[in-house]
Order: sequence, then C-alpha cells, then structure tokens
Amino acid sequence: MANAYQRKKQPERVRQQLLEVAARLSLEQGIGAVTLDAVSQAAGVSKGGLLHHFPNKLALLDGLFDELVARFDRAIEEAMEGDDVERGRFTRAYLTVCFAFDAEAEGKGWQVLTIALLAEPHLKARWRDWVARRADEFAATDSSPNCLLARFAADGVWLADLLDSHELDAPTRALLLQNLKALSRQ
Amino acid sequence: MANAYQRKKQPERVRQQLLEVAARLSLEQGIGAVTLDAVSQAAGVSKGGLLHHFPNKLALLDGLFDELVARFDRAIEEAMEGDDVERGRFTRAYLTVCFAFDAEAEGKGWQVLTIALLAEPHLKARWRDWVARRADEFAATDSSPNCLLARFAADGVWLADLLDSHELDAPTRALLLQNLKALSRQ
DNA sequence: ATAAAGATACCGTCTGGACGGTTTGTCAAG
DNA sequence: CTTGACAAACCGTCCAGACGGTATCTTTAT
Repeated sequence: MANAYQRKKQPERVRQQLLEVAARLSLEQGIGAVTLDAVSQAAGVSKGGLLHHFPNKLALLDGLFDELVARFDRAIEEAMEGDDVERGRFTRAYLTVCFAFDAEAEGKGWQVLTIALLAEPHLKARWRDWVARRADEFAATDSSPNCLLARFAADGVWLADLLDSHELDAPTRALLLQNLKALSRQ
Repeated sequence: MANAYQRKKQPERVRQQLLEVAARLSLEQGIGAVTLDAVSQAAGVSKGGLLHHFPNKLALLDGLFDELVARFDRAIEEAMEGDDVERGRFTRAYLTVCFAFDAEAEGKGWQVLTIALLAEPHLKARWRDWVARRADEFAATDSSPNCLLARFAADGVWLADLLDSHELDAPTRALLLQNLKALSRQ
C-alpha cells in the first residue's frame, strides 16, 4: 500500500477486486458499509484509484449490477442447455437458478447487495428492463399463466432466502421445485 | 415553521405525519432520501421535534415497520373474516392482501420503504419473527405444500409490484389470484 | 532500435457538505 | 409550576468527489 506506484499494473484485476470487495462488504456489514473509503481500502487501492475505475459511486453500483446480471444470465443459459423440452424451458431454468441461489457460496455474497440495488431507483429501472427483455424473448415458450405463476413462486422463494425467513427443509424445498417445474410443462 | 411554538399541540398527529412523510420520501426518492433533516423539514417539524418523537433514526424506521405490520395484520384479519372454509384460510387472506397491495394508494406509499426495511438487519430479523409466528399460528390449516407454494407466489407478485416489473394486465392478474386460491383449498 | 510523446493507471490530500445526534431554550397545557 | 412538545443552534464524524501529482504502459516518429 505504502508505495504501490511501481507494482505491476493490472487494471482488470483491480477492477474485479473492487467489485468483489464491494459485494463482500455489503454482505457482511450491510449496504451502509459500502463507502468509497471502505471499498478502496479493503481492496488495497487508494480512493483515487477506485474513482479512476468507477467515476462515481453510482458507477460502482452499476458495475456490481452488471456483474450480477451477467452471472445470472450465464447460470440461466447453462440451465437451459440441459433441457430439450421447448415449452417452459426458460421458466425451468429460472426456477433452477433461483432455487440454487442460496446454496452456492457465490450467491450468498450477492444477496444483500441485490436488495440494496433494488432500492436504488436507477437500478430498479435496469432490472425492469431485464425482465421485459426476457419476457419478450421467451414469449413464445414461457408466457403461459402456469409459467408465470411458477416464476412468481421462484421469486418468492428467492426473497425468502434473502430474508432468511421460512427456513424450508431440503425435501420440502425439493418437492416445491419439482411441482413448479411440472407446472411449467403443462 | 418559523413560529410554530404557538400552534396547537397535537403530538399524535405530528408523529403520524412524520411516519407518512418518511414513507413518501422513501417512495419518491429512494431510501437514501430518508434523512432526519429531510423528513423533519418535509413534515413541517424541526429536527429536534422529530427526535423528540423518535429518539434516533432506527426508532423512526422501527416505527415505520410497526405501522406497516399493523396495517398488514389488520388487512389479513379483515380478509379472513369473509372466508368460512378453514383449510388455507390464512393463505387466501395473504393472497388477497398481497395482490391488493399495489392498487390501494396507501400501499404504494409503503412499498419502497419495505425494501429498505428489509435491507436493515434489525428489521429483517423482526420480519422473520413475524413470518415464524404466523406460520406457527396457522400450522394446522395452512402448512400444506400447496399453500406454501401459493404464498411464495404471492410474495413474488408483491415483489414484482414493488419493482414495477412484469406489468400484468388486470385479467391475467385476476386469473392468477384465482388459481392460487384454488390451490389453497386442495 | 530507440527515444520522445502521450495515454493510462494509479496515489495521497483536501474540502465542502450532509447527516445523526446533543444541548439548550421556549411555549403551552394541565 | 411542572411536564411535555416542540424550536434552533450547534458538534463531530463521515463521506463523495476534486485535484494535482507520479509511475508505468503504448504508440509514434525517427
């Protein structure tokens, strides 16, 4: 830290580090702990360095959002590949990802952050766009009332995970997922 | 404002006003806008006045939470009265309230706030308690997998309202509600 | 090949303002 | 005349962002 001028320059790595640290901070200490000072310090970068990569705080949050969505998209795409029934395929992938999101260690790191993002009007709008785009993209295969219902339920489960309410035991959870997937096929 | 000493003293009214203003601010400008200064000013009260009613900011948020839960409870109770089928009665009331929550002007005012509350660990825990208590209270009539599913879906719809995503048209929405209620009776 | 000329990736400090909270004072009601 | 309901001024802290600098990369001109 003291003299970090001459260390190897690795902008992409530093950028990534900043995002990770921001996510971790929000998880461990709430969104209030995500300050430019805290993030930069925990990432071993000066505040000026942070502001070089992200010109302001909103840009940092935007970056987090991008990362989050990209991850989500990748997970969904992956889940869709192993499914050869057209009808409701997207919905099933959505279900899979939402239900898995609490288990994976990575997911945990993004959850608290997510809520914070949705509290920010700007990011709320961006999420809205994402939903609209997807709904449009899969209108042909996933717009049935049952699919809609299933996805809403997935959101509910995701929310419950986020809040640590409900505490489902594993078999109940598995059964629920199964039922919802069945719905998506009808 | 300038000379508010001699205005009629109406503590309960002022307290209510403060809560309403805080809710409205969070709705219109995000949780970040809910500061002691902003709330007190918008409520036509000095900051000292605010802090007289709520000794600190957390107390203010707690107050909002209390109000929110009380309203929710009342709405649910009301919805349960008109339902004479025991099985899934709570779930149907829960559905009714969640689905109605976007329509009523009142509900709108509390939505964004809610998310913010859930970002606060302390309030998150309180919500968790609420869920646990209710789940326990209605274990005999509303613990079937289908009821659980229905309530999760309700949460999803509520979340969608909160985020203005999804934009359901009225008939689809009504149909969804109907389907979920049917589930709760099985 | 190399050196000059930027461009990019940082560092360290400073500042203006916001924000939560305290304190002291004032008025009105009981 | 005491207590509750406020007002108004103030304080310490924190924080976002600006700024001016420095070191390392890349490109270009020679």
